[in-house]
Amino acid sequence: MWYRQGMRPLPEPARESLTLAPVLHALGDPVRLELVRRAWASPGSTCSELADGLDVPMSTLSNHWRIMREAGLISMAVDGRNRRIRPRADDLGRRFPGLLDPILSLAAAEPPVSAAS
Amino acid sequence: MWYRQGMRPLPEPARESLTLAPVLHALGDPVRLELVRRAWASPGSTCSELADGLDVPMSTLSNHWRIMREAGLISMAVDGRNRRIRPRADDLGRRFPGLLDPILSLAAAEPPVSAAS
DNA sequence: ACCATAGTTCGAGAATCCCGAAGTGTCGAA
DNA sequence: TTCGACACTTCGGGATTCTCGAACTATGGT
Repeated sequence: MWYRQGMRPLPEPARESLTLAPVLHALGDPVRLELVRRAWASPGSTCSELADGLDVPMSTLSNHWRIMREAGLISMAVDGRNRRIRPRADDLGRRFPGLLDPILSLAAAEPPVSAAS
Repeated sequence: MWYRQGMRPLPEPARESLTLAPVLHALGDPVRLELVRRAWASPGSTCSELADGLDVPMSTLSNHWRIMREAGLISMAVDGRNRRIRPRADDLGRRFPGLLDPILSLAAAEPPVSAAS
């Protein structure tokens, strides 16, 4: 099983209730696109691990995570004082087959949104 | 050639300057997603032909067309009193190979955004 | 108990979106 | 050649959303 003992999952929409437009909206921001890319590359990371090097304040990031969670892109679970981010790869692959792979590989090929100096 | 005699194309970004996030942002709205779907299904249609049955005011539609044009999804050309919409399928296919086909087929499978009664 | 960590929530200003009203350019008829 | 209709675009103001600093919450470590 995925969640460690004591990890409290945050509420998220069910797979069958996901719709396409919110998913694309969530991906249609450079910061979120990069965060999603990293979340897929490093599943189970914490918020701050995934946001490392991005020059974006934490309160803004918190809103980005919410948008991605409400769109159904990611799961979040409270783990101690961290939140662990898990890509909802399985749900998305079933609900929207073929959607994410090209987006993620194209995102990986683009210049990253920004890095700390 | 595509443009009829006397058709004045509107300015649009060059293929190589297109980036992923604005494209996904343009697709991340239910009305625009439906318009893009129709534009691909019926290339060369006018604005009002593509928007037929959508309960959205024309000034709002005009903004949607601008967002899609600036993202690089569509070309527009003045043809008499109409604007003809052409999907930039070739440019997008070269710049973002594999991106649009799954999105468009998934959009076609979803319940449409709305229809006039 | 106390403090540090990891994030969330709140609130206000900025940016964006929505849509009615007015404007622009073109066509067809008189 | 003027007039009106048509197919949009632009303008402007209200509504929504986004951004981010400040304050708050919850947990872990000492």
